[in-house]
Amino acid sequence: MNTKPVITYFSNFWKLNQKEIDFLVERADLRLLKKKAFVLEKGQVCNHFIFVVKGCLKMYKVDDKGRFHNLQFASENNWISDYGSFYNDEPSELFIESLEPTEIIQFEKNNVFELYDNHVVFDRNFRIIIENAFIEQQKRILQTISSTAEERYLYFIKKYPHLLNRISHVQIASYIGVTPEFLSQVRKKMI
Amino acid sequence: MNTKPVITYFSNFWKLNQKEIDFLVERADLRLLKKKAFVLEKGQVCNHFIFVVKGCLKMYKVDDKGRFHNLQFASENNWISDYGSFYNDEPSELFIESLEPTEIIQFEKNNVFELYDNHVVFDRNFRIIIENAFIEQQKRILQTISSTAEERYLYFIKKYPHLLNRISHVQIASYIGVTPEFLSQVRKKMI
DNA sequence: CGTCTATTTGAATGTACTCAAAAGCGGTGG
DNA sequence: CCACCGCTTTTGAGTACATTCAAATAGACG
Repeated sequence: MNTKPVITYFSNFWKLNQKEIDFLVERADLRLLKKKAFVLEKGQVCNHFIFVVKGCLKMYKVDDKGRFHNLQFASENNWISDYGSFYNDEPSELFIESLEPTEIIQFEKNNVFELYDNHVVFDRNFRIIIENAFIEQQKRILQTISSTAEERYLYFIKKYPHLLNRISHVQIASYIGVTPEFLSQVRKKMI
Repeated sequence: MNTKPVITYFSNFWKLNQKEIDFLVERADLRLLKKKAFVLEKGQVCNHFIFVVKGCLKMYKVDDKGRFHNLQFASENNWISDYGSFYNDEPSELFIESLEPTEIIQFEKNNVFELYDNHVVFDRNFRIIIENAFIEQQKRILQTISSTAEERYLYFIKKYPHLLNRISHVQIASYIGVTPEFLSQVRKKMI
């Protein structure tokens, strides 16, 4: 594969020596997705860590009433994966799907464990990645249990300004936990 | 300090050699808390990782209207900390307070970093701890944005059966994101 | 231009909150 | 042992927030 982009992307975030870079690049799979392509579907075990180079993915659940609930968006330089399914080898409840044509770097499960086992730096870097994701998630929980739809929408705008004009209000509504109709009302009242 | 309990607790969960155990024990502070004692208060920087040996802590936010929102309970063998405040040296928005007389093991921030830097095993173990916490949190978010109060209460019962008779419904209501009055209604209808 | 999707609007309904008050329960001191 | 206090839990009425369903309007794209 063309290793250039991988090296470039990762050396912006992680300090790696040449040996570590080589080890990483050998295990990285570059993949191009069309719009509305699935990276993970309900029932499959999530066998990859995914890094978004360009584009945008969403991870969501479909509940028993057929409603969609967005759990996470991942755009440029974000990681996404169903960690529960990945680590416990359980069928996922979730879908991961592209909202745009998207370019990702995938790491297959065995390769992830090889990274951990061969170079300490990966244990550390993935620890830090997940710590940051955890911190963000915690803020979201607090928000969800303590704020109104309007406040959650305002927070979304503040946190994801780069997504605002790229994704539909249907997607945003599904992320903040309201219906599109109600988000429309909220937006009307805000102006 | 009396190192016995620390060693016992940790070797149940982590595989450590003698050198690592010694290193850990030297950096562990055992602390006894009365009921309603604070481990962290809003405005302070969270400078510790906390492991609960016995008892129960809650972490919560007080919003601008004076309402309480429980983010996490930590009982026997659980870790708790405001990771955002810890890693970014920011004043915390949160309180951590004991719900019972509680016995904890604290790791001061510098010591945590020493653990990471001197023994690979700690980078890995804390990675795994936070990964599991992340997975749990993710389930909670999904739940919060897709379920009714009744479903959230049932899930709480299922997930924390050991806490049910130890903490008040006020605390549970604050965790699942409803008022105590409404939780009472829900429980009435359930029977 | 037509089709598909996204967004808005409105009315009726349901879910959860607020406020006030009553009832239950456990511990403590006399 | 009982009376009282503080806290938790319940009850009810009125209100606010958010959903459902149906339909109209607007935009995007081949």
